[in-house]
Amino acid sequence: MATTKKNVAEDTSGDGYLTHIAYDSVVFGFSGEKLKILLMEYHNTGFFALPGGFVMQEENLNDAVRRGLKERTGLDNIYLEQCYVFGDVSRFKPEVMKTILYANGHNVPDNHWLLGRFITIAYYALINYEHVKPTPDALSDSCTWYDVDDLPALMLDHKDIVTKALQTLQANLDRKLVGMNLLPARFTMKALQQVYEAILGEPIRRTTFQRKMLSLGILKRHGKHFSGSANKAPYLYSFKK
Amino acid sequence: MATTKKNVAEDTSGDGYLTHIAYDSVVFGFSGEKLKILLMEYHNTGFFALPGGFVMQEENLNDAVRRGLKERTGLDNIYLEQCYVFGDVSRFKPEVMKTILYANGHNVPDNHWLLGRFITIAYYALINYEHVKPTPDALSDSCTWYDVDDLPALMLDHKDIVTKALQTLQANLDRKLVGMNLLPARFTMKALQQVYEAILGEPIRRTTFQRKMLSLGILKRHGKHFSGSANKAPYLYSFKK
DNA sequence: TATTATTGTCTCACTTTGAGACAATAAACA
DNA sequence: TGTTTATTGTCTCAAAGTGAGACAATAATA
Repeated sequence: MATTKKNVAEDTSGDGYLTHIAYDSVVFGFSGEKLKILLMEYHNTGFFALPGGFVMQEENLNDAVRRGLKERTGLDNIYLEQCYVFGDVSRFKPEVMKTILYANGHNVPDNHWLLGRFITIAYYALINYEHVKPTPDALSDSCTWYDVDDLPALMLDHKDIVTKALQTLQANLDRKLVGMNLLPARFTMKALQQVYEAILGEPIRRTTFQRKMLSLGILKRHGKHFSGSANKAPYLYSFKK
Repeated sequence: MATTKKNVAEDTSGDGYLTHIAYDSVVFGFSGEKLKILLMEYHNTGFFALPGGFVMQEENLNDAVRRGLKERTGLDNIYLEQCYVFGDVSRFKPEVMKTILYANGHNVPDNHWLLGRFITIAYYALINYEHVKPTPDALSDSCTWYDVDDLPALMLDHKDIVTKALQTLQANLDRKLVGMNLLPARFTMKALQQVYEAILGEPIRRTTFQRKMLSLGILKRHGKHFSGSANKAPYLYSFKK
């Protein structure tokens, strides 16, 4: 069946990728009380960009994004959500891609598929910061964490994509179990609160937050966590399975 | 500047459209206490489908959707939201498009761009039922309203798209002013409640709903509406500008 | 042993919501 | 003209949820 389809309308112009379609992912992690995202820096260009990529002809869109995340973070089974499709003509800037390719020693003809117009499907991912080994790809010098409220200038409309991802995450905060994906298996109530505060960008009342979380009945309480600081030790919690 | 770009990476394989990219729109209307959507029926095939289309090379994605809606409904300035991108390989069924084209007298080669794999960006739109003149396109016999909970079998994964659109609409119900787009300029509190009930698919307590809506301070009260029925006449409301 | 910074829980006022009661009223009917 | 009926607008009362703070418990330090 796959063979039949392969012979129908095969598009050889994209090296096995779907032309005009890209994805970009905003990978959120949490560390040191701050919300962070992964950024790539392309060789010899000074361009910072979100980790993104293209979809292969025989590959599901969501799988393409997971493949890209696997390469950059080493993680499988990442929590992933679509957030928006950026499809304006104004994002068509072939010079940018040309510069990146040229800086990497690739000289492609002007009608190359990578220099065409792309719409990009933006995703956000939530991952456990400590489990990640950020890994640059062939075109990049680095893949590094940046504070979400202290980002360098980003390529193209990637700043808009980050903003949209953060807005979507905020809007989903009360409907999805966000902490589960950003925190280690066991965590203190304070850490959970800090995740919420980092996402919302504003402080939350401690007692109200604690009461609310406990009343949801989704947390399991474990032993205490002795940090060494001179005060009452907090309990550790995990999410109920 | 546009001319410069035009000469770069021009893709002549899609008759001026971006290959691999489609959109489908779930157009919601409200009439007779029911939530309805627009469906097209393709000539000589028995296929029912959502109104969809393709993106031109020099056109914004969102504008392409508005163009399609304008053609099918005659309306400008439609309330529109993205809801999801369907990008699985399993939706690649070139026979379906081939059948539709063949039934319309178009015989295209197997490598034609329309027979390639597409991802589709799903949108939902909210419109005032009474303002619409549903208009079929060149490939369709009809463009007609159907009860959202009494739909015919739909082509491809269009049933999934409708489900996703409805879920998204439900999730947005408390954050966006949905009634404003589905109702006429002036409406009764009962009509507004019926919109909410139709979207949520469950009854709402009348007194609580009325209290809530009034307390939001977004409604302006006008004169009474005398329907001719033997009971107290309700006020008419409009949304404050 | 006293001190200090945090944590877990409780209280109290205030707001929101669920559920129902009830009077007002537009047209139909006797 | 007065009565009936279905619906509408508003009110009440209890239950649940939230904001803001008080306070005792406690892990390490002085």
